Amino acid sequence: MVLIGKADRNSQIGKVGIIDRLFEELLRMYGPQGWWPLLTCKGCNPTKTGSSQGYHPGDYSYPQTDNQRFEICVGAILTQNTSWPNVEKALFNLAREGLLEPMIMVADEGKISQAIKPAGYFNQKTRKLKVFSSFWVNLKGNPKREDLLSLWGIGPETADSILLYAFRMPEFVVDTYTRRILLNLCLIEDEDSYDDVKRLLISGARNDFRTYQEYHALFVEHAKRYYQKKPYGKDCPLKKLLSAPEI
DNA sequence: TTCCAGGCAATAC
DNA sequence: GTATTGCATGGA
Repeated sequence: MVLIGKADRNSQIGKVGIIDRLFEELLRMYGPQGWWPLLTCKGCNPTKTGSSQGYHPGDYSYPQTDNQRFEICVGAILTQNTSWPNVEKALFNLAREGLLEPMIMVADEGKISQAIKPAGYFNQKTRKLKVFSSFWVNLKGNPKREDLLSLWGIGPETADSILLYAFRMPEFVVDTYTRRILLNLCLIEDEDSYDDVKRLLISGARNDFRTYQEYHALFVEHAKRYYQKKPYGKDCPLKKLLSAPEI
């Protein structure tokens, strides 16, 4: 029996153990999530909430084509401060117009804005997509994180999403939901930086892209259930895990 | 109606 | 340097 109390939360070693336990519990609760969602993905689970054609739980073979890789990058940019269903509408529109390709992104502008309108911030995001696609067409092999970060419109979360899901590199993605959960569980402080939180999460997970993908997706799934409305974390079952002994 | 969404860059202080 | 503001649509 492991009792995780407040004292443990104040030490780094205690936190690592807690993170590890959180992951275990989330996986038990929701099972493998199989991110990232793709428009074209054979055998995807079509019933998954918020997904056009569903996720691919337990299948870590995606992306399988350059087009899918590019689609993930576009999705990562479009989903900045935007709900996924809105992003899906935009992705559908882009695909329908034949715009979900790097070369065409470089050329056309008005059509891109029109297509991505549902995802919001369409003027900014059009520019971001053009900047990124220029980068993409000159890209050889996997991108470097610092190169992505140097692009206008790509911050730490978007860079890590691209590296983790499009290129299957072990970079943990820290998003609003993840922060919200960890903050609520008193495992981080409000002023902790992106990298602080990332380090903590990495310390509690196997250094493997599949693990990072799964855990990030699990945080989002959990947050959608318990951390979307205030008060955040109401009825969150993970709290029991941290304050009480295991049964 | 108000709040929030899988952020980021620009501007204000 | 840190804090605040602009970007924008759509669903709950």
